[in-house]
Amino acid sequence: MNALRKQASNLGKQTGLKEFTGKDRVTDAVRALANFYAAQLSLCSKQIPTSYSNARMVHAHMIVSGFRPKSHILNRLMDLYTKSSNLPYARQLFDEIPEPDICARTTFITAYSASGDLKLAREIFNNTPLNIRDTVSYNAMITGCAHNSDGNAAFDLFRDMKRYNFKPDNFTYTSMLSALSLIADHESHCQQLHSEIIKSGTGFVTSVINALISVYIKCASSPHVTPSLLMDAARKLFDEMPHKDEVSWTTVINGYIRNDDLDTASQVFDGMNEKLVDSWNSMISGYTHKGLYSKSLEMSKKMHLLGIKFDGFTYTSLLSACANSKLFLHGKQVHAYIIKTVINPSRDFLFSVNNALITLYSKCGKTDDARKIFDKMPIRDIVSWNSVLSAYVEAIRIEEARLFFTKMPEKNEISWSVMISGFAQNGSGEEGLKLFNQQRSTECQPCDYSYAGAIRSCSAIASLNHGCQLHAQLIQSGFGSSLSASNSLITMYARCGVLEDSHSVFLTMPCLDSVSWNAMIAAFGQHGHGSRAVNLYEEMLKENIAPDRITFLTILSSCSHSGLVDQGQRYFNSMYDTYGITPGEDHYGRLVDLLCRAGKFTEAKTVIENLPINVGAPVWEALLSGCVIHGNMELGIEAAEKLFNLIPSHDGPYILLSNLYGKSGKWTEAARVRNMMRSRGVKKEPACSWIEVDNMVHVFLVDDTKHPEVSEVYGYLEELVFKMRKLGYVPDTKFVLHDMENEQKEHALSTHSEKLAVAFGLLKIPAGVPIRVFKNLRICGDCHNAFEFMSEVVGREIVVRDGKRFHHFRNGKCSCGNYW
DNA sequence: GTAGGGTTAG
Repeated sequence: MNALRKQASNLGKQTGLKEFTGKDRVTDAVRALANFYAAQLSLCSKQIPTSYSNARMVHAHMIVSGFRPKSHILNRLMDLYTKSSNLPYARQLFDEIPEPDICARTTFITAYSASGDLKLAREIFNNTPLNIRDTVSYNAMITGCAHNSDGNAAFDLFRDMKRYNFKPDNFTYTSMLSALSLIADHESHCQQLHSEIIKSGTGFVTSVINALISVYIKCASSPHVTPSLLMDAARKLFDEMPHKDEVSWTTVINGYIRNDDLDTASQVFDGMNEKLVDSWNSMISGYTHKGLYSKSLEMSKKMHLLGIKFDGFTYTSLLSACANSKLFLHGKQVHAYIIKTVINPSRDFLFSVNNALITLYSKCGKTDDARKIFDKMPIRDIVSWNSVLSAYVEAIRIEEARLFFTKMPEKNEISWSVMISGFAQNGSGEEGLKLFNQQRSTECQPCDYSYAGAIRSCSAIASLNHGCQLHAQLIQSGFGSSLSASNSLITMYARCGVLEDSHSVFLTMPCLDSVSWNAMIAAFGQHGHGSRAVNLYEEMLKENIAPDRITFLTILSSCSHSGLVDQGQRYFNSMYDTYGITPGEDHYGRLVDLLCRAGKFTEAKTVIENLPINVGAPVWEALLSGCVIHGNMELGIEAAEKLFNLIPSHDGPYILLSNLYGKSGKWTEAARVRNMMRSRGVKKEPACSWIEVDNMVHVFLVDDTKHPEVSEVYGYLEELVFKMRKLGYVPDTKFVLHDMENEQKEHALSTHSEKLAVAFGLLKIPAGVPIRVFKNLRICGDCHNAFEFMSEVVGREIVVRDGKRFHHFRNGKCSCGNYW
């Protein structure tokens, strides 16, 4: 005791606090010490960057001084440890208490389950002798189970406590009601619990009614009930409540928002006499959630004008609205305001608001700024990590994403799915599938988003085999009706050439979103089924699904590839006039493509001259490829020059321009362009390309035999020429080889390209086995003709992948109709 | 020492 008194006195001298000095009575010294520690710990919770290590020091100090903390000190320490993810220290803290009373136990049960370690919480609870248990500790344990999604355990505990004669109280019932939605057949259990509550006499307690309302609203979202009936039941409870508190109001408001009834939500909100932050937050987050971003900004402005102080939830929802609507400047203003006004934010606040800031910067394309926010955060949670990961993925900085992913201290299903999708989006299908398999060997099993990523990986490499397997596994895992996975299946089947399978996925989906419609329209378009694409688009409009930017890109391509010029133009005009979407350079590119393919160069030029934005690469590229199709030399050269400046490292413009020259028989110029491409070090130069003019097939090769791809092609070519001649195909065709090293040198040798040759090789596949050609080279007009010819000669269907597009050749005709 | 609503990552 003397030591303790000395301790307090020393601390007093050190800190200069009077209350620690000159006290004679031991109890005062103990109390003073307790106060000192409490003050120190509350200081820790304000010093964000070092809170945990300081807490640790204070804790160590207590141990050395022999001080036995009471529950309020314990709570502060627990709070610091659990919030800084230092559960082991919390555990140590608990173990240091010689005989923890029921209050200490309850504190720890609550803390452990709040930090997600239900097992530890349960261990403490189970080790608590029955004679010291009470209703409160049962309540804490039940809440823990409910928060960690173990509804059945909560019900077991509930039965248990009644068996041992612990009387459930209003806390018990509120927790039980929140556990209700986690168990099967919760509608009938709800009835049972409701009557039990009434019998128990807690039926008039506000918190219990709040929980009941919440349960009825949750039930209203179940697929097999009539939502309006349950919403009415919830509303009746609400209307008849003797005393409504903040939670009652927000529960009902959020309930209406959840059931897409924003008008009623807003009416309830307006009916509130005193609107506090929470109810404003409900409205703001509701509008943000439903995509009505301008409404949430409007709400926040009103709130600000009324002088209601924003809290963490307000900022988070508001920033999310800015991020989703790409209102970067507004978001930045909010950020500045936070920096200016928030002096002493709690840690929870820092997590969510900073995470929302990361997302704001990331979605507005400021990836490095997003990373800076992350780096500045004193402590981060899994959401912070995932936000930065998806920032890299969204910016297609896949190597940084990969590195970041490996550095993550923990990964959840979102981390995995983001990384898998990142690979798929980057075209690294093999890597995506590899990672998916890796995830399967972890404890964190794939969710439907991971499946969607893996399926998209299959699309990237056109692997129908893996795609089908994943489809089967998806159904097995119970994710068969997942929206995102089904959407990716539509695209996967279409890109792998089986349009009808893609269509049947679309037709059997329980619900569709705009992505589903876009994917199916694109599938039809890519297969050359322009009219089916257009019909589906019209159907989408009839279903009152608003088309978005992607829809327009898709439908414009479909029209372009099927020669539906007028219709395409009409759709383009409706984009802004009817739907208020400002066309981007991609959309103008599609419009120019639509016109040029149809040979309408005058109209295309008019469009370009009157463009409200800078004429970008997509527009010039569309113009150039149109010029190649129609042999428009003058315009083509102009477009190519622009492209060389805009995208100097791309090979496309060079190849298109040399083909354009070749089409007019200007072989010297054609070869010059190819040499130019090489001397500028443009990558992806193909080993071989070709063009046919007046029964003459001109083949360009990188060099004669040095390139492995070329020598392989030669073999096919010789065989192909021989067979084709034998079959009587274009007997007058002369074959001219343009060697890059010695231009104009003629070889009476070869015919079409590698793709054609490979296709021919595949024709050796036995009858009955479908022929599919997966090559990532663009198909050209003459190649197309040859495939048509071959399908007739061999009497079989040949499916050829052309980038994202598929051609089905059958009986001398192609599914794409008048594509070429 | 225990509760009910509202947040951020795909």
